[in-house]
Amino acid sequence: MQLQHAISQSISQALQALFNVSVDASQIALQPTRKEFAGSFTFVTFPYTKQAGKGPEQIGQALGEYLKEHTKEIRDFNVVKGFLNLEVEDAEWLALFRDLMQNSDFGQAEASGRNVMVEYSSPNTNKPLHLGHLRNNFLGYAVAEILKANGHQVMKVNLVNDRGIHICKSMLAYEKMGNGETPESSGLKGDHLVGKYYVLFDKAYKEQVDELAAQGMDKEEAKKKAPLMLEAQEMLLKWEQGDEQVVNLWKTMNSWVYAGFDQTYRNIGVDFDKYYYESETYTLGKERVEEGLQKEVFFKKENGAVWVDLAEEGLDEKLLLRADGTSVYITQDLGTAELKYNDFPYDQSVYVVADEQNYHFQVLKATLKKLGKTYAEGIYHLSYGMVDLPSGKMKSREGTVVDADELVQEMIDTARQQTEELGKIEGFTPEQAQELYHTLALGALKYFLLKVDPKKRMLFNPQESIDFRGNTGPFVQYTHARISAILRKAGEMGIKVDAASFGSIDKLHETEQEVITQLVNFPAVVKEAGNLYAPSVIANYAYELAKAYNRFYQEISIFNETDEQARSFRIALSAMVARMVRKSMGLLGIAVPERM
RNA sequence: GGCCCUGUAGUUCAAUGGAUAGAAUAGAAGUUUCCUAAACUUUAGAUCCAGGUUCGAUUCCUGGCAGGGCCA
Repeated sequence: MQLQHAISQSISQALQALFNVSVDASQIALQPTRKEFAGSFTFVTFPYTKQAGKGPEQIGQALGEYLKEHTKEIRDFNVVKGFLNLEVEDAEWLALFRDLMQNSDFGQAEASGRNVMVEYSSPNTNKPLHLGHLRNNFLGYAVAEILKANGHQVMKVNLVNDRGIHICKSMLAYEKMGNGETPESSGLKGDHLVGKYYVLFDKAYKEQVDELAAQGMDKEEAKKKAPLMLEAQEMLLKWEQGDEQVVNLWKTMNSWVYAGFDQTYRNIGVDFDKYYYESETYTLGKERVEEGLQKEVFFKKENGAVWVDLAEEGLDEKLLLRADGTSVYITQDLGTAELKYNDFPYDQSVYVVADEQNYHFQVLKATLKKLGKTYAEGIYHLSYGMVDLPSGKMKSREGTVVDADELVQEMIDTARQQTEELGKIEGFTPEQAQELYHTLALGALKYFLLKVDPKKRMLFNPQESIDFRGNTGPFVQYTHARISAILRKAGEMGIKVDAASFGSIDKLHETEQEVITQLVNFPAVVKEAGNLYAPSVIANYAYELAKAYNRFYQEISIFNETDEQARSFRIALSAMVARMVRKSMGLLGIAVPERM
C-alpha cells in the first residue's frame, strides 16, 4: 500500500539522518497498532539498538520527532518501550478513501499470466455428499475465487471416482434387491437412492461375515470369503472386461448419481469448468507406469508387480501396479495428472483433498518427478482436516454421517424460524422469503466451515453451529442489509453521493478512520489469502470490517447529521463498506442480502 | 515400529518472532422517543510439559506427553 510504503521510506531516511543506520525501505516492516494505543502503524525499534548505539525508547522518540517534523503523512506519535506508534493525518485517510471510491476493481490484482488448476469435490459415485464434502467444496470454490482475484487464470475441475469395488457393491445390492426401483419411482434423489443400496450391501455383507465367523472361520478370512464380496469382485472384473449388462447398469446408476450431485452443487452454489472421470484416466495411468519401466525409474518385483523406490526422497517403496495388472489409486492419478496438464498447461495444480491423503500426494509428486514430468513441481496438495461431530467421528457405513442435503435443509429451516421469530419478513413475498432463508443458511454454513484454518480438524456441533449471532456469516450479512437500508433511504431522499459531495471534510471520527483502515487493507488481505490458499483470512477480514462498521453505526448518526458534507461522507463510507463486504463474501461463495 | 498433522479462556476459533495473547459463545451488568438490538458497551476467564536460540517465543529448534492420520 502506498501509505505504508511512504512511511517506510521516511523511516529509512530518518534512520540514516539520525543514526547513520542504513536500512532499505523494503526491509522496514510496519505493523498495525494495537487498539489500546493511539496510532495506526507501529514501528519496532528493538532490532536497531546495536547499530544505532541507543536504547529502544530513545530511538523511538527521536524517530517520532523527526517524522512528525518532516513527513506530511504523520500527525503525531507516541513511544511505548521499543514501539513507535504513528498517527496518520486524517487527510491521508480521506485521500485513500477517495481513491477507493474511484476504483471499482479494488482488490482485483492485475493479470499474473499464471494458470492455476483447482481440483475439488471429487466424489465417489456410490454415496451422497456429506459434511466433509461440504468443507471440501466450499474450500475449493473459495480458493479458486481468491486465486482469480490474485490475477491468475483459474480452471476448476472435478475428478469423479466412478470405478472400483465400492461402486460394484451398490450395483450388486441393486441387482439383488432393487426390483427395478428408479429415482422417479421412489421419489429419492439419485445419489441417495444409490447410497441406499451401498448401505444395504454393507448390512447384508456383515451378516454373512458374522455367520461365517459363527461357523468358526477366522474373521479376516470371512471378510474375504463372504459370497457377496466374491460376487462384487467378479462384477468388477466383468466391468473391466466391458461386459454389456454390467456396464449398462453402471451407466444407469451413475447417471442417477450425477443428476443428484448436480442438484446438490446447484443448491450449495459451486460449479466446475470441467469434469474428469477415473474410468477414463486409469488406462493412461498404466501407460505412464510402462513408461517408467522403460526409463528404468520403476522396477518389477518377482511377482510382476511394479514399484517405485522413493527412498532418496525420504519416502518408502510404493506399489504402482498390482501383479495381476490391475491399477491402484495412484495408477489412475498418474494418468489424470497428465491429462489435466495437457488440457490446461498449468503453473500450479491445487488438489483439495482430505489430510489422510498427505502421504499419497507426496508419493504422487515424487513419482511424477521421477518420470521427468516437470509439471509435477506445480502440484500443491491443499490438505484439510476432518469435520468431527460431538458424537465423534463420521462413519458412512455406520450411518453417523451428516448428509449434505439434509444439513442444508435443516439450516434453511432454522433460518426461517429465526427470521420469523425476529419478525423480519414484513413486506417479503414468499419467494423472496425463501430466497433469503437459503442465502442465510448457506452463509452461515459456508462461513462456519471456512473461517477455520483448513489443516485443522474442526468440530461441528449442529446445535451450536447454527447460530446467527457473533462471528458468523449472518452477522456479516446483517451489516450489508443494514447498509442497504441506508442507501435506499439516501436514494429516496435524493442525496447525491460522490467525492465532491464531501469535498470539504478534513476531520474524521475515530470510528470512521478505523473503517477506512479496514477498507484500504483489502488488497493486502486478498494477496495474503492467495499466497496461503486460505479463505479463513478473507473470512476474518470480512468479520473485522463488519465489526468496525457496526461500531461506527452505533456511535454516529447519519441522517440526523446536520452538516450535509458529513452526512454525504458517511453514506459514501457505508456504500464502500457494503461493496467490500459483498466482494469479500463473494470470494467465499457467500451471497449478501439487501434486506434481512 | 517409522513418518506427518494438531495441542491457546468452560466451549468453538484468532494471533508475518513483538507491547498487557485477540474474538465469539456460555456467565455477570448495561444500551431501543434516534438510520434494522441477527447490533453495541462494560466485566471475568487460556498458550500441554521441560530445556534451548533471541533484546523479545503461542510462533523457531531439541526431548517428552496427549489427540488424530498415514505407511506396513
